Formats: sequence, structure tokens, C-alpha cells
Amino acid sequence: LININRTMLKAAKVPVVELSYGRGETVYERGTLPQFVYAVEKGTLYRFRSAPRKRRAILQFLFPGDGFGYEIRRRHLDTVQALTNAKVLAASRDALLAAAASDPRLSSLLFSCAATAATAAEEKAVMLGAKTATERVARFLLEMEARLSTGGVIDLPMRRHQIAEHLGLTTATISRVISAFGRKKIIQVRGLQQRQIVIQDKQRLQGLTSDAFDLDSASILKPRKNVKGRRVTGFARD
Amino acid sequence: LININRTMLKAAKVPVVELSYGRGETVYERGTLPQFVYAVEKGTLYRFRSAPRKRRAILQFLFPGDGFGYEIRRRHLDTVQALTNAKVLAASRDALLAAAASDPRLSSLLFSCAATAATAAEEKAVMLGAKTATERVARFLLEMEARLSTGGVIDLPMRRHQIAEHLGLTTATISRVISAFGRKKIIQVRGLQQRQIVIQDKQRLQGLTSDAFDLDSASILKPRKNVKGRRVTGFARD
DNA sequence: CGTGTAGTTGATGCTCCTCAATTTTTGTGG
DNA sequence: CCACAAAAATTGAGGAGCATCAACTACACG
Repeated sequence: LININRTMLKAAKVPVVELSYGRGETVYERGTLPQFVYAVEKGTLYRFRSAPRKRRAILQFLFPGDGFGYEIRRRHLDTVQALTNAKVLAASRDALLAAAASDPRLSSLLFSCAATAATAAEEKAVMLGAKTATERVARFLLEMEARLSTGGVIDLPMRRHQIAEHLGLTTATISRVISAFGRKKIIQVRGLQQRQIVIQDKQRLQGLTSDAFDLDSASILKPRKNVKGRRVTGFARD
Repeated sequence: LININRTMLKAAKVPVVELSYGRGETVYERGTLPQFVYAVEKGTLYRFRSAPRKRRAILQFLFPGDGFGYEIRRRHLDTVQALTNAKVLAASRDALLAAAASDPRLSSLLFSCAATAATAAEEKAVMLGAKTATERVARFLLEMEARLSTGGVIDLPMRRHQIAEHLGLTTATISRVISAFGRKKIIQVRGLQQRQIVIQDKQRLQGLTSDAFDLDSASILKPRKNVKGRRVTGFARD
């Protein structure tokens, strides 16, 4: 299911090129003509839109198996850049559609891929609907764990600033929340630039994603301050 | 472009049923099996996900020409309900895919529809990325104008509460921002339940969507209070 | 004419942004 | 390998913006 994009491109009887990108290099840019459909082979990339005053919105981080370039417009609205050294497969969109015309299986796969892209975008919208920073970061960490944890360790390829642009928050807030999670022993942060994360109490983290009202979300950011009037749970202690 | 979904369903050589729904009736529910692909014929519907503690996220309002049911999962993750009396076209997903196998044109259309759904979801994510309530509401009004204005009048089919659930805000905030827009003569609000809106100064509204820093966004919600230190523009007056 | 629902508006407090200082890490050249 | 500069991350103080709670108005409907 997760490698459906890669599978599709390889199954199609169309020429597929493998492209390599170095850190920071651009795959395609906003305003260019969308000609290809891509699938990540190796490394991490990210898609973003830039708003006027140097505000950027990172729509998606792309990991091996992820597809991109499915959006249909006359021009690309977004830009894709490599976050680390990366390899991607690319196939001509027209060729794919032509091949799909004679191959029912491919046609179905193509539809699935586009539909998957839609679901992913919607998932992101739901995440941004989460009101508190605590909730967003918790969701993000769990998603990253699912995508790129190896041996219980999440090796984040992105900076705090990029996480912030992805979640609609600021670097400072991301840092505060992650530090608080660490203090609460929900996660353990380590490694260069604090980019390695181990989830120690997954259940508590999951509890924070759905509804922070049961827990004392204020205590995450200001653990010392006593909160009056609110329900107090075991979360506040420690 | 906008009626691509309807066009596709009608062009396909598959049985298409027309279904009617009364206000508040459900088209499909979270957890059910996704069997159909739909297109709105008449009326307005909306898609939402409900979070644990009676928090709902409205993913999308559906107007004539819009398609839905393209997300691919084993179960529906969302629920679709009619906001007004509505008619929708429905075709079996399997039948569509089968027909697409022998019809290249249909195959391409199907892909386009799914891709359009992806773009729409992303657009929503970008909107939620907007930090201020002013910006979100401005975007929303402009989108509604594009979708359902007739003779310069936007006839909103949804309540304030539903706008709030769509934008990730509260009813109170929506009301405050809309009132402020009215006071500033950017829009004119009228009709039963203040559901009719006329955009009087589209340019100013558009200015608020992209970057609220040029304008004094604080003055929207607290027009009386003098703001110190910030750039003051023509927007603050009046 | 009361009851219920939707919308508006005010007061207050929490959350996160902003600005800024400090520490840690990265990268560069001697 | 160390010294230095530049960048990233952390942390603190203060304030802006929205949620929350609640009072109030307007209108629909039985």
C-alpha cells in the first residue's frame, strides 16, 4: 500500500528515469509545467508553497514510497526540494495516461495513487485543525514514527524551523513542546541537533493527539504553574 | 473544468443513479464501505470528520459540480450530509474503473477528478495555515463568492457554526470578524440570519488574504483601541 | 405569546507569537 | 586540531489574538 507509487511506475510499460538530487536542490518549481509523476526512491524531500512575505507552508514531507506530482493544474502551484540527498523515479504523465488507456490494472493504480494523495492532503488539513501546539506536535511525532522509525529511534531529517512551517507554528513553540515532552519522559531527545527522538510513552502521546482536554495541556508548556479550577489528572504530576 | 465530475459520470457508459436528500440527511457515514463516486447536481452538502469530544472538522462544503467519494480507503473516514435539499449523481466505483479500462478518455477523466480532489484538500490545508482569523474568513468569503455568488450577492447556505468548524475557529470569532468587515464597509451583511453577503471592496478583502501584516489586522477585531508602534495604514481609519 | 435556535457582543484568561538573550552545533581557515 | 564565525536550538518575558463563558437580541414556530 505504501509503495504503491513505486510499484505503479515500475509496472507501467513506460520509460522511467531515475533522478538524483543533492541537499537543497529543486525537483520542480512553482509556475513550471507539470510533465512528470514522481515517486521517492531514497532520501527525503518536501513540498511547499511560499506566501508573499517570506512565510512558507510546507505541505508535505516526502519519504521513500511517496508519490508526488499528481495535482492537476496547468502550472505547478508548489515547489519540491530535496531535504537530504535523494533519488526519485519520474515518468511522463502523458505516457502514463496513454499506457493506462490500454492497461486496466495501471488505470486503477493511477487512480489509487491520486486518491491516496487526496487522502494525505486531507489528513494534513485535519492536523492543522488541531488547535493546540501540543496536539499538533504529538500527531507529527507519531506520524514520523510510523514513517521512519528504525529500531525505535526516529531520525528526523528536518530542522525545527521546517517542522514549524509544516505545522503552522514557530520554531520557538516547536522547541518548547518537544522539550516539555522530554521533561515529561514521553519522549527522549538526543543526537546531533536534537534530531533523534525515541518515543517512550506512546500511549500518553496518543492521548494528546485526540483530545487534550482530558489532560492538562497547559502543564505541557508551563509545568510549574498551578492551574486552578480545571480537572487535574495524573498528567500534571511529575 | 468545474463540472468535470458531472461530465465524467454522464459520459461514462455505466449506470448512474440520481439521489435526493433532505436537509440534514446523510449520504454516507464514517465506517461504511466506499462503493460509489458522487457528483453534486443541486443543493449544498458537506463532508466532516468528528473528533472524540464533539469537536467536528468540516473538510469541505460541496456545491453543484463538486465530486466526492474519491478518497480510497477500506472504510470511509468521513461523513457526508446534506446542508440543504440536494440531488447527487452516484456511480459504482468498480463499474467506473471497469469502464475506464476500455475507455482512455474516461480513464483520464477519472484521474483528473481524483487529482482535483487532492488539490482542493491542499487548498484547504493552506487556508488553515493562515494564522489569523481575519485572513481565514477573508479567504472563505472570496471562495464562496467564486462558487455561489449570483448577481453580486453571496447566499450562504451554512450557519456561522459550520463556517467555524470549517475554518477551525469558533462561532463567536466568525461573527466578530464578519461584523468588523461590515463596519469597515468591506462587505455588506443582510437577509435572514445575516446569511446574505455582498462584497463591496474586493480589493481590500483580497489584501487581507495574502498578508495581514501590511494592514492593521488588530484593528479588525478592536477598531477603537489605538495601536502603538505598528505601521498604521488607511485600513485603520473609518 | 412563550420557547428555542442562531447570531451578536462583552469580559476575562490561556495559548502562542514576537523579540531577544543564551547555549549548542556547524562550518571555515589558520 | 583549535579558534572563530555563522547557524540552529533553547529558553525567558511580554503582548496579541482567539477561546471561553455568558448575557443579550432577533427571529421562527408551535
